[in-house]
Amino acid sequence: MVTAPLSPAKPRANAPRPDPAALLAWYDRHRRALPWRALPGQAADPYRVWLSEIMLQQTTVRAVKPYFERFLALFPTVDLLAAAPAEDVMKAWAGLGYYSRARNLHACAQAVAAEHGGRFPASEVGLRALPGIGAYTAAAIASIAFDQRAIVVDGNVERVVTRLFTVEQALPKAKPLIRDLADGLTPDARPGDFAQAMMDLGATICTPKSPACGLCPWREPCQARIEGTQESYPRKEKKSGGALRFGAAFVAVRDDDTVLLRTRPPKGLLGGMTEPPGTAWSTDFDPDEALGLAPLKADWRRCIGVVDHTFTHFPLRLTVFRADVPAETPAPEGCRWMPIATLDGEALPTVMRKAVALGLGG
DNA sequence: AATCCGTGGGA
DNA sequence: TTCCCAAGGAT
Repeated sequence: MVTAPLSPAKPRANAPRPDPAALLAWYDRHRRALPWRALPGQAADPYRVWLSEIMLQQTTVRAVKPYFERFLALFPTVDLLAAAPAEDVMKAWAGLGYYSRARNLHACAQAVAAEHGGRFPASEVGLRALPGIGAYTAAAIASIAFDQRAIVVDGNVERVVTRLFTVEQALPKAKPLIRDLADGLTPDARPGDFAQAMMDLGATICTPKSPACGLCPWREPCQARIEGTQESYPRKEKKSGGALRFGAAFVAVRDDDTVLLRTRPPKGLLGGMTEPPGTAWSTDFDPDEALGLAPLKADWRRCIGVVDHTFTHFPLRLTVFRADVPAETPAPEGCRWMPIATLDGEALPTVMRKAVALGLGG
């Protein structure tokens, strides 16, 4: 708990202190039904909570739902996930993004299986030591799955808290202050429900744009609403996007209806994922010089159009070349021929799926 | 501590 | 179109 009164960025002239009980009462009436969420009064399954929390990192509920269901069907328990081949995990994750999460997910499952007897640690410290589990996720699992008081601060909580207290400091510098303010709000009872209530509030009421303040259980104590400045919080430093990079991808199609693919290096961008052979990406790449970099000698034809894709930190434009080659053509070093019919099951990230699609279509 | 790391949807 | 955003973590 907070021992000394914290000084918010602004004095709160008229706002009363937000009451956790009011939020919990709102949650009891309006909580979202989610596949990984236990029904009221029922115990949460740590495996489901963990799996969902990893998937939900920087990812929307809508995007996660089908992946969550698929993972649960494919890997019903943490032990089965631990025993599964890494390749199967990457294939199941393909399209969700942030692929280091999938590698860490697998490593975490193996650690839980081997070092914890297949049960997740119940403490924040124990959870924090596992791969892919940081401060947020450890607090979320400890509170939601094990009913322990923990300070859960995600993007939703940051938005709710900065509005409640009109925190003027910009993210990410404001994180320590936000955490202290969240600490002051977190009750001893029902910590898991409180954490989920904060996130539901942020997701459905206290939204980034056009928040539904009229429906908010904390509309009275919210300083930003009083001042009418809700949408200006949280303050953020704006970051600049990277420069456009160019590259080429080579889609070789063999007469036996297979495509040439390879696996990217385990770390870094799209680490461990599948792709057609291609060039490095750079800001000054010239597509006219790409043919010298093709993976095999063939009659390469440039496909009409390009693949445009935007990563978190830079936009990419891929020129795609296609060649049709005889069925006996051997795969170059580090590459393999894979049936077109089974491409859906490959660990192709979205950008590479686009490239292959353009190559096959053009 | 600042960067890197995906993707799809909405305004 | 362009920008921002979504239950962050690792280095």
